[in-house]
Amino acid sequence: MARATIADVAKLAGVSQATVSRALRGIDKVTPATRRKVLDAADRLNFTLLKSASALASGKTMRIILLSSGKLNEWFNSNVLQGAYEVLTPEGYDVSPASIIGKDEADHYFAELPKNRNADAIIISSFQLDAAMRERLKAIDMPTIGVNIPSESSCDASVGIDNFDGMSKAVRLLKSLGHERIAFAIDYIPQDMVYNTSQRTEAFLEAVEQNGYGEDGAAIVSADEHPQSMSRPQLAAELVAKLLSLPQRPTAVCVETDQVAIALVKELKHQHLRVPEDISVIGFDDADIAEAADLTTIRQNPLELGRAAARKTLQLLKDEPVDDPHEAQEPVLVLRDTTGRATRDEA
Amino acid sequence: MARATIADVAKLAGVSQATVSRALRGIDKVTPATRRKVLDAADRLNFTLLKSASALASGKTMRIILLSSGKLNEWFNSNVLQGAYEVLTPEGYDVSPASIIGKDEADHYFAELPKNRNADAIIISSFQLDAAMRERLKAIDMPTIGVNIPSESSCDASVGIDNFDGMSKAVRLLKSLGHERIAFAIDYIPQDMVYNTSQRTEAFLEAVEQNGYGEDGAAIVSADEHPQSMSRPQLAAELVAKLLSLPQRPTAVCVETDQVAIALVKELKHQHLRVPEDISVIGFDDADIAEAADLTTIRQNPLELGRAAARKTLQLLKDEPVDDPHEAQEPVLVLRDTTGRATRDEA
DNA sequence: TTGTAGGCGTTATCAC
DNA sequence: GTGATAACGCCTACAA
Repeated sequence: MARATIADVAKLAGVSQATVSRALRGIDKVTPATRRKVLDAADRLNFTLLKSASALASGKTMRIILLSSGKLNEWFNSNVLQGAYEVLTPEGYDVSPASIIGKDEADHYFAELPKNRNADAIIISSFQLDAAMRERLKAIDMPTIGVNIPSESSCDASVGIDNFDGMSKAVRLLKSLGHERIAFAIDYIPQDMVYNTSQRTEAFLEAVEQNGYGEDGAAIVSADEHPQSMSRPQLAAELVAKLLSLPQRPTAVCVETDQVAIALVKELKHQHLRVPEDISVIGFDDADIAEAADLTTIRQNPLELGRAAARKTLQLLKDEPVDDPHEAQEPVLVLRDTTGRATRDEA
Repeated sequence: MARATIADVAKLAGVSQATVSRALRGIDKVTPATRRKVLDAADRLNFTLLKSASALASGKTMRIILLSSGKLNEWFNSNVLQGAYEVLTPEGYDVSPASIIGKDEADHYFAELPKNRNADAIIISSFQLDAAMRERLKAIDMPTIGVNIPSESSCDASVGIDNFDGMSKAVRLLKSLGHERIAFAIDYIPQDMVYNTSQRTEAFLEAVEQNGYGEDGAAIVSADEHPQSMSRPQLAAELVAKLLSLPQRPTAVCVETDQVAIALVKELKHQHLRVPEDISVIGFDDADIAEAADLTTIRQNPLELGRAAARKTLQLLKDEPVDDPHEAQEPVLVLRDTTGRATRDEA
């Protein structure tokens, strides 16, 4: 049989469509008695509201777009998604994940954005927004919530990790352990699409200065320009080569992400350098793999970021005041097995 | 200004709504010239079709539900999502992820299912379907595609990994390496919700028999019933205790998943057993952490599973014949550092 | 508290 | 190839 409509329910319950609609959504004034009748009828007919029809009539899609830079199976993105899902779903919202890779796709997506009226809000995650994008974002009238994006002002609310605090903690740890020559290792950043890793270089520089490391106490080592396809081990090999050919070999290195850090550790061992005896390594993120590899790292919590972003989304949607509209998450240092005291005999 | 509608575009282009609709969707017969006019007008008005209106009128939601057992940030689930997203998005479909944890949520969801007409198809991943669920699944008239589910027949199409083949490869490896006493380690399975891990026990038993391991050549070690909250290290400790208190200590152990395998390795080392010199360990999945931890494992490819499921979904949606409706993925053995030759002096 | 009726923006079925 | 026009299923004033 064909799908039941609200009219069928109304007839069976002996009330009007309007009443059915109200009863089903649990709003408005409806007598408990009539509500029961309606609910029974709906149940008997196996009826649910058709989202598209509700959306059309009410103007609310009950959908929220989660736009991530990078693939949905990346550690960060999948955690943000789960976090957002957890808080949005109980409120009746669907979350519609979208993934954008590279500047071209981003430009395209943002150019189309203003036309779009197919969601009630949009959460954008890990984007380095340029002027054009920011303008598009302003042009749409749906609430925009940022996750780890630099230009907070282009959003109605945002959450993010404090990279500066994180890097600062890493550098202070190394200082405490007696490391006098440290470095920061980072992959080549093609188009500056991703926010975090580029900001972390800055953060390292700042931390290094604040902790009294001089010109030759701190170095930045980054990969040369290369196609996206470069394998992690290859990248690590290049970074290690640069690290070891520095005028003075550092006794500790901070790495942009856990992924790269782990590859680096492997390459270092391959070069017969002991970690952490000969050289300490600190990652960034505390992704699952960091624990598996016993990597000392700076933890950020994307799951919580997703939840927080979703909470703000809800507040925006309800026109409630957003508490702490631009919130920064404090990263925490996780000590594992890749860091140790600096060894003096190397000096 | 308010959002433009198809009527505005029609007026500006000097044609009828119907023509606009056809032109915009690139179907039907529309003169290139009029198409241009329409496209220009749409562009000038910043117009896009409203999904909910299209959906209501056409009966197609252009949405596909991806129902996963477990959280969206789990390795398997996020990869299936990415895979499905990759093939569905270019075809104009949204993927709407949903997560179900535990039997209660599953029962509830499936009970509501038949009412639902808010998607064009549903992909269900990693569910152990009981009779009631299967019935519900049949009751809905949208295409149902399974990913790693045992009762393929309840779906219109399915993809999955061949656990038996995978386990068989693991066991054969151990046999080649000269291991005469092997074991399979597995967590307690509360409600048999998740398909893979339960089937893997079976698969181990079968493989062990086929490879001539006798009664005391192979053992199953599983955790006692416990609350969901048990930590991985705790679990590993329990499993290792049972492993080491077997009548004869095995020289190799297959573990249900990489996660558990890695915890196990750590606990073994903690007990001053060398891996793989004293005992070999094989995981299952080849999740990211397996590489980070240098774990030998059986690889399955959920990304490809997601893609394949999505492709079948598309075929079902187009009423095309589905090629290989119930497809099994062949797992491959990945050799890393946690397996080695059996040492005779232990015997 | 409940009912009536108009409208939400598209698509689809006809004619032309 | 193009244009009217009737659905599509629900929400929301407004009236009762």
